[in-house]
Amino acid sequence: MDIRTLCLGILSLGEATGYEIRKMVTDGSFSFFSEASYGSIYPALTQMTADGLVACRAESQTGRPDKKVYSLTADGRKALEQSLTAAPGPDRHRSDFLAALLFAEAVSPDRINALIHDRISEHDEQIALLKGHLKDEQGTVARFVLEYGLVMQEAARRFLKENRARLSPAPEKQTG
Amino acid sequence: MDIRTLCLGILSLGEATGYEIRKMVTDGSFSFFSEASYGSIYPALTQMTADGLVACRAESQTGRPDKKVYSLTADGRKALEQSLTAAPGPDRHRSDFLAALLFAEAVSPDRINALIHDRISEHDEQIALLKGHLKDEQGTVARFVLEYGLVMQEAARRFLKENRARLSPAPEKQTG
DNA sequence: GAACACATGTAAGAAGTTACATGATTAT
DNA sequence: ATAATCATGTAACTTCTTACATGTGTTC
Repeated sequence: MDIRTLCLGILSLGEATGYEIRKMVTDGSFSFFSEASYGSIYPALTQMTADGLVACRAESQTGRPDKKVYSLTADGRKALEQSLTAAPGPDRHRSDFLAALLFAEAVSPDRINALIHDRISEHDEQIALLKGHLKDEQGTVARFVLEYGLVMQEAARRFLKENRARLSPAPEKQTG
Repeated sequence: MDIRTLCLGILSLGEATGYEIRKMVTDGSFSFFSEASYGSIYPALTQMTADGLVACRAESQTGRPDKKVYSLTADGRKALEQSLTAAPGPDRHRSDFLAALLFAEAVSPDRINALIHDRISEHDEQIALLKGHLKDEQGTVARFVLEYGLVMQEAARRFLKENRARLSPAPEKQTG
């Protein structure tokens, strides 16, 4: 998902400033599946304003730069739809964790346990985060996505917990 | 995961040519979580050879460019270990599908069903692929990763199937 | 004989991150 | 007073993809 589509999508849920968009993708519900920096968000918004995909309303503030509140235009909505429906493709699970794990065997057996342990903690945190978000009233689709994320996290967590021993077998002191 | 680490990791499982590495990341088990093009793989291998992280053995062939078989050096193994254990971070599930779904509500209700349908088919394909790979004898960790992927796919699939109706409720013709 | 698999490599371009630049307000 | 939050923006850099360049062997 490129920055433009991401911004359009977020704006489709309501107007926002560049600063707010950034917060959503780094801390908010969006952090689950995306990331973006100021260096990409601001230029994208400027360009899309020029292209007529978003509208910009300036709010004056004392002692701060004008707050630029962006909202989706009809053209922007069309562009978003095109982006989302254009040849979806395989949607790979680009996960550093999976890759690291796959290669960890060749590196150091001790690390595997640590990696898995960290990942389980992360899953726990994300599960808590997602459950927190679910309390807020959200649109049907947003809820759906959060629950989907939750299901995946919980499945991953359970599997990791149940299968840890296979990777880092404890020294066989007490046998069955 | 950057290309260098990816190549080092793959070479940690056994020697390979650039061509073979590319096949692995596009078609093989690695396709589940990564992707890379010739334009990044070949320069990475050349550079890492200069850096002493990999060794290159040339195999002459008739009618074809020399086959360059790369293997990991001790330094390469160290570099790999550092990469994998250096500040793992949150490991976001950068998924276009999740993003698209989250924004789909604002675009067109009809699309949601299509998106989910496609995704379920994709999950089915990947589940079949992973189960196929599991038949081959693999290292413990490789098996673990494949099974982890399988668990996630199956959880996702089940959830999507069971909850589709919530997103695109059929016209209420026959009630109760 | 057309297309695909094998096999390597380069150059141009896209897309994004990091770090910088600015500056007031608020919390520790 | 030191750091964090609010608020926008630019320039340099990194990283990767796309498309090109080359050429044989094999399959349909």
